[in-house]
Amino acid sequence: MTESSTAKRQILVTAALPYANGHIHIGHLVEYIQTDIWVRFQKLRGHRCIYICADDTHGTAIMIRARQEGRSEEELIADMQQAHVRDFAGFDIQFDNYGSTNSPESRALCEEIWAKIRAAGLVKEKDVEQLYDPVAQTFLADRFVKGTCPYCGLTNQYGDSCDNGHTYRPTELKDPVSTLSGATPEVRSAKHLFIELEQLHDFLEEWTQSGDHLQPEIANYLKGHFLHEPLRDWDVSRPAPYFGFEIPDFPGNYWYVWYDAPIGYMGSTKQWCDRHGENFDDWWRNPKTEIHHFIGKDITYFHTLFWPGMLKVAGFNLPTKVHIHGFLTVGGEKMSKSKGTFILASTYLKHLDPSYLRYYFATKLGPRLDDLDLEPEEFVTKVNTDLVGKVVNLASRTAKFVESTGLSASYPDDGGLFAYGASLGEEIAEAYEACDYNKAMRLVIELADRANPYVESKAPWVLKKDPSKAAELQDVCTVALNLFRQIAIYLAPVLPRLAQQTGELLNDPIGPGDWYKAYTPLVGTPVNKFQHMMKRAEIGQVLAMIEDSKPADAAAPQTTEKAAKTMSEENQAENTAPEAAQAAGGVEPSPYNDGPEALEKEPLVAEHCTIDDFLKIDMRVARVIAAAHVEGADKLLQLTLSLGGNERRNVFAGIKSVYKPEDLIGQLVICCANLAPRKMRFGVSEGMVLAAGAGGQDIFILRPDSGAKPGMRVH
RNA sequence: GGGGCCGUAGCUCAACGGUUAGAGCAGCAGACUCAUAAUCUGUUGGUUCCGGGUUCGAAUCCCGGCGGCCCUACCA
Repeated sequence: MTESSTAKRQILVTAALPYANGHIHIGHLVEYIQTDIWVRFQKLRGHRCIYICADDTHGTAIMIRARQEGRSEEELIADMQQAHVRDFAGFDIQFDNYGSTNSPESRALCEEIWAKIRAAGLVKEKDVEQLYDPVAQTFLADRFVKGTCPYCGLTNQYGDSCDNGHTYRPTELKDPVSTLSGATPEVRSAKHLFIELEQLHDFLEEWTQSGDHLQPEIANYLKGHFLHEPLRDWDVSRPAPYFGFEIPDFPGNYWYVWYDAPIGYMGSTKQWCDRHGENFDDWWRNPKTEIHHFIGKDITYFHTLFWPGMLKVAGFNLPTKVHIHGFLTVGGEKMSKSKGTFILASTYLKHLDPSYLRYYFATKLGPRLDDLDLEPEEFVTKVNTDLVGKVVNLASRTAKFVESTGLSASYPDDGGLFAYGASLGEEIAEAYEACDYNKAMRLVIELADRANPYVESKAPWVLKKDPSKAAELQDVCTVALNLFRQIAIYLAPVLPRLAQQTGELLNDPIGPGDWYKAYTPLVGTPVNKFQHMMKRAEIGQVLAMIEDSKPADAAAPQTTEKAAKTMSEENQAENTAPEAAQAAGGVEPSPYNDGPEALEKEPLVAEHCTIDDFLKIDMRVARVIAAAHVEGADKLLQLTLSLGGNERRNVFAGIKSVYKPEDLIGQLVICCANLAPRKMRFGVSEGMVLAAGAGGQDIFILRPDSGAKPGMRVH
């Protein structure tokens, strides 16, 4: 066993805390598997490394759910934690401690850090207006209020946005009703505590932009989105009732869930330390300890600004690195409950081997934060070809020939195959270290691609028939099994079960620190009877899993796909104009002396479109039945178009520079009625009013000749 | 509109600025029968999105287009 030349590192690793309000699904698993692989890799290399996680238990959502289920929050989160732990274990995700943010350890740390933040003068008090339910006696989060959208009048809408995509504050909602009690909420003002993050601006600028703490695109993102201007104050308190920790020096108020969630990393570490007789400060206040957070891109903000800020002020270690990954898509699309691609961890386990998913994710994960796609066909092919066909096959085709003899006493000449595999070890290790699992998997599979031809060329099944070649047979199998073992060690972070089985087969376990066993062949040990290590995956199992994930009431209300956003409304109008002009225009010499200026401004460059293309655009006569200025917008008018009957379209048009609302009301226009709805700053625009001109003062709305009726199609 | 990432074989992806751009899968033609219809050999397939530039040399660096994805938004 050669020892690593690099010094032993001490590494604390966390994955984001799953919320105690829902079950683990395969999207979550990207992160926990990615992190688990990294931790197992570090352990295999002989470093001291602990994997810390916990349930995120606080907040209004938990409180409400507990009330609805008629039990205490503590019962609810205990049950959910049990389910989470079971799901993770099913995927061989091995935490060193799995705690809860609702623990005494967490509370103590929240208080300790809070005192430091107070002492640093970062806390200030401000009034905040919120809706309050006088019956349920609680402030209402956006999702617990329903009412009428102040923009489009749609009823029965949530407090933050309506189904038409208008966004607003809950206090703007008309006829608001609490979903908890049915009472009419009142607007109440309450004092909240804020952390003045701006005081830490220089520190955060320095920390995010230097060193290797963040992926470069994240550092750029933070600079462009937040650090270019003063950082906003962060509201960290919530008035009672709230499920969380009461703020000691602000009675009746609780820390907001995102204040105590990351502290949960520490609380969970503390539990681990107490169980193992370790010193907490050795992990969180020791500059020699590395701290690595693995998170999804959705919570970047909290982990790269608030959290380092809190740690800095409180005098703890700063994160060595925040590793941020993208989201999971299935078959190229967002996970969807109605399509059965919103797959729970527990559902997966009913149908498929967790090793498949661990390996498949590994082949898809790189160091960047691209989304990764689960493609069922590819999933099955990869698992079967790589793992069963190439890797496991090495053992299954040779092990039984040496069951009686064991491995040769000295390692035979293999033409340099094992040495080559050993020489790749550090490169594979670097790929793991950099979270470039995709590359690591490629390198490992290449080894299997070299090993199988070796077996083929030596044909042990032929040697077996000739008793005089028994020694050669043993040598060939010794080589094959050593090449297999080398691969199994390299794959151990991804496939711990395979490593375990390999250890049992060859009577030499693969455990922490054993990476370097891949550099020295194993000889002279007995070989146990070969047992199947991994079954082939069947596409039918995957399809059954997807079917099983569809909602039981599968009349399948099609989830509305988000419209692909491309260009702004204004720009779309510009870009479509030449097409419209071309469709309508002739080429005959004109007696009207029209100049070429318009064409020069917008040349005829659009490609030909087919009649089918043209027919895709459903243009209709429409009547403007309402028109209004949009508050805060200086180019847009909001129009309500009637296509006759009850058919309406809400359209934002960039025509304010030329038209006044009162000029338009009652007028007929032409609109594109099947333009994909597009979410804008002020709401969803559901169509487009056709107009000529390049914009600015050059805007001329198209109007049908008299006699046209709303709803008529334009051909 | 602004910002970011990306564009290489039918698909998934490789390729420190340096041979003739490579693998796997799929396809085609064979071989083998130890192994879970596994494996092996051979083979088809490329204007590296387009156009310029820098360089002895560009898939790679720079500029400009086009296309895709993501973020953000009449606030960068």
